[in-house]
Amino acid sequence: MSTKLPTDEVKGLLRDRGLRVTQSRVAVLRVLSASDHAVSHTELVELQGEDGCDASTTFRTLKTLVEAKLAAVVSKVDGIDRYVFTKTVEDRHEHAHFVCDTCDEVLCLPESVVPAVQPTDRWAQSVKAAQVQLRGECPDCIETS
Amino acid sequence: MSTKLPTDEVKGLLRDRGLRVTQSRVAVLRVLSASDHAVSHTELVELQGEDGCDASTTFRTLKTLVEAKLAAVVSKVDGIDRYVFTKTVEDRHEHAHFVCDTCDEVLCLPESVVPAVQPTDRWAQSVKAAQVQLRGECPDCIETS
DNA sequence: GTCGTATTTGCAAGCTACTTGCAAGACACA
DNA sequence: TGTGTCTTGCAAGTAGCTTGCAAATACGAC
Repeated sequence: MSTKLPTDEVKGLLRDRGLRVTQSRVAVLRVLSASDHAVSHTELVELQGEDGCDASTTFRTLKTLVEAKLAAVVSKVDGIDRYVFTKTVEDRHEHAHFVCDTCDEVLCLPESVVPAVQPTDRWAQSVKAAQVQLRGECPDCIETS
Repeated sequence: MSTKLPTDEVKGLLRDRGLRVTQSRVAVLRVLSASDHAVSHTELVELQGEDGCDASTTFRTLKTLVEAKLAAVVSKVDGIDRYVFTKTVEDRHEHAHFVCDTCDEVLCLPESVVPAVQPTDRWAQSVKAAQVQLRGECPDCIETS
């Protein structure tokens, strides 16, 4: 967990995208910016605690932030969307993720996992642009089992 | 959509696994055996129509069949489990699947998509055993868009 | 065939993730 | 500061899935 972005910087980011600066947006962005892994809606609400906004508002805020490209959905496993803060293009997590069936964590794979499909194949275009996700047991869980 | 397995063959498969032969199990297995793609619970209920069993029974039946290795979950995208009939080991779909964001279909990738991870990496074991899933826009949807 | 018991089923209720409608409140621009 | 538009909170609703429990069913023993 790194440190949260300063409120002023977050406000600037929102304004740059033509979005209104609201309590909910600032709070969500700051929590996302401080997290070192993909955060689910539930987690976000927990992290915000008492001062958090309504759950439906948080859902709408996340949607808005994704549309504005300030956040991205990097995982949609088991019906739970997980979000990351995307200040820069590199933050958009366009690499493979690993979902652990044991600890439920969504982890970034340490190196690019490139599906081996022939470029002539009609699938080539689809696969190239696809979000790659693997699920199984992560190294930590294998070790402790 | 291929043809359903004969009722007697399905009954035999159930008995081989020490499972009781029930209307629900026979019906679900026959529908799965006739489908050329991964079927969700909702789809199964629709395919069975009027004579289908209760939704909760169908859920329990699917779970039982997976435990008995007569079916397998090949996709868990968006919180929707999708099942295939696994008469033989090859049917277990231990290859990559592609989930189309446009048509929602879960498709088998035509050739093995092998993630490129060094065998020395601590991730090697996890990745080797993992279920690989890609999501994006399938070739058909790209063509028609 | 029929009996008894363990397994299954159907129904109802509940859970989580997420969506929607609407009135009230907050933001931003003049 | 006022005004119009956007956002929020609340409540209700949806989909996928689970659970508890009483009634129904499968199947081996007789």
